[in-house]
Amino acid sequence: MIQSTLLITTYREAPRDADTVSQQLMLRAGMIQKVAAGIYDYLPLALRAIRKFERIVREELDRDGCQELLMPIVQPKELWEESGRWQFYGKELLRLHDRKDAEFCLGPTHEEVVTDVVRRHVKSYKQLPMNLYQIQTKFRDEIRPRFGLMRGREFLMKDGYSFHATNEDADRGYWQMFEAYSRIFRRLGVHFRPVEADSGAIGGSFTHEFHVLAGSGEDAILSCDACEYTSNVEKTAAPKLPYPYADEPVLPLQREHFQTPGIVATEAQVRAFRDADHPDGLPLDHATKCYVYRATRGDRTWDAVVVLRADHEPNPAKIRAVLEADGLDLMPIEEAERMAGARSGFIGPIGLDLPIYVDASLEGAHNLTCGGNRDGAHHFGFKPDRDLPTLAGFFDLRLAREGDACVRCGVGTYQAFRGIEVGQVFKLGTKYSKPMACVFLDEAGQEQPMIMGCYGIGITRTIAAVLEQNYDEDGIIWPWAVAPFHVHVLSLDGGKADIADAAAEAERALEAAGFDVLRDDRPGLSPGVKFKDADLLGMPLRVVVGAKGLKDGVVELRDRRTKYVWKEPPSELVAAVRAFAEKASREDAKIAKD
RNA sequence: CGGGAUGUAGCGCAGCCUGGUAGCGCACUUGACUGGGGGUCAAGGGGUCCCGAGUUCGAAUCUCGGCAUCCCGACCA
Repeated sequence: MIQSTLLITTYREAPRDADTVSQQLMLRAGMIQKVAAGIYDYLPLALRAIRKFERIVREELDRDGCQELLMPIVQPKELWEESGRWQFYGKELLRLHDRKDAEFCLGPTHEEVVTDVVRRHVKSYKQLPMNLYQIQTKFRDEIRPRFGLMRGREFLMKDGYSFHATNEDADRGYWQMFEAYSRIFRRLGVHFRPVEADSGAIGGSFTHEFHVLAGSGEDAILSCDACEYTSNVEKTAAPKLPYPYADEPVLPLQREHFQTPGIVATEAQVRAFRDADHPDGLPLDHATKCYVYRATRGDRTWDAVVVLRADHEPNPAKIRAVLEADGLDLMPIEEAERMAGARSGFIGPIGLDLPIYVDASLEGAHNLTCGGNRDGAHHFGFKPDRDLPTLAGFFDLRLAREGDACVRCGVGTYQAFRGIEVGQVFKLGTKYSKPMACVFLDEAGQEQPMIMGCYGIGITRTIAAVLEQNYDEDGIIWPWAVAPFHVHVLSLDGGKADIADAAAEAERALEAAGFDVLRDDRPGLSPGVKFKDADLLGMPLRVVVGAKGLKDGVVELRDRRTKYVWKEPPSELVAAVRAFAEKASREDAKIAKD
């Protein structure tokens, strides 16, 4: 393909509001163009990479017997009312009206529609299992779209859904997709990890996220340095820590022992917790903090108190699970202050007539401090198992952190990573099949709801994530598998027909051999411009056809990643590119293993 | 939701304080030279200065009100 007529515009500078590497590179390389906040044009170069990734996805899914279909972007309100999500989805669901004033939404995901497809067509256990997928535009009206394609409002997603007759078969289907996803991301040539994730309010189900590792990632991941345990920090089990001051004699509860009027921040408070025995105040892990939550489940709403060591952070996902709640928020601050009779900063568990959940690392601890429920006052000598009549128990309620001992193997410690979530496999159970009556007749002629799983890959986000991992100061470095073109042939002809012809011949021969070739035939440009553009566009292999080389009967090849340069006679070019392609694919596969 | 910025040619920016015919670099067009890391020269094309109201003889510039974009924060219970 010749570059002179392709829609590729390169820029020296990225637009000012491009805030991540992938976004800057894609804008500079003329791959994308912003149309509105979080909404982009995918120009030809980007689309070629997207199509290549889609092909990998299709190949690996079709291999497992998944069937592709295409469902609508615009979906009727009625289906969403059946699942209950019309009410619960919130503002991310973009709703609209047609000319007859009927209500619709733009699909942020397709569980409702696919469940409707299957319930109409599948009636018998003999037709199960069934795995359906599509690659479709999704729309989610994000509060704050950012980072280019990484968090757009409109984006391309592969979403797949499986339907099973039994729970065991649903598990089998889940792990089959887990393996398929691992194959897909291995073929991409990126560092990635499958990560155990929080499954939200759906009890008994499980889920993995696939993350591309990148410092710019929005998600925190903890991974054990000794075993395989890798999980989203929302989910990571935190070890029960021993109380560091266990050998102190156990004191009785001393009410309002410490006075810190006007000091609200926890760190400042503990420094001011001074008495005869503690002239410099107390360490942070000697103190507790206390949160008042409001939980909901169905129509029920109730309040609960959570107590943590002061140097720990609460983990809302764990708290929600322990409370068996669907929804969880902090109690509005004014209400909490009114109930406790103290300003925030001085609220404590003692005297609150609510169930109190205490973090496991405080089990057996004593001589703690806690808020005195009077402005400026903290109790001392707090011992949770002695002083809390409404104690609900000790649970893992905190965020695990780097350096904590691994709960799974007990040998290693957690290391922290940041990741970009590019895929998720999720066992749904009967969350949609039950309310939407997606049922089949089993061997005994009994009507049963199907067991479902859902499986997503953010196609456009993955392309952005690939770039977050593959660039240098000169521009993009495409992995072979998704490079828009494999080879970039630069014709340094300066208007000379013999050189231009040699470049065209190189392109023809490589394309005949099955490679995707971009030939920079643009006239009147100095070599430097073509070199800079080639580096920016980042095709894995560059072939320079110029007077210098042809004089010696060679063309020049250059590996974009390593910058290694070597020469071949034109007759050997195809063989050399074949060898390079094999090596590049091998190295990409190796990267994914690390 | 709170705070801070920014909006001028396709992109990056200056001009605004101190009101008086809208500028620079890149990109684009034409020509000449050049020809292995964004080359040189010359001549060009391209603007609702985010929108609206106001002040003024006159507004990109001053005032008020919107909108959009980006950043930061959302702690403390």
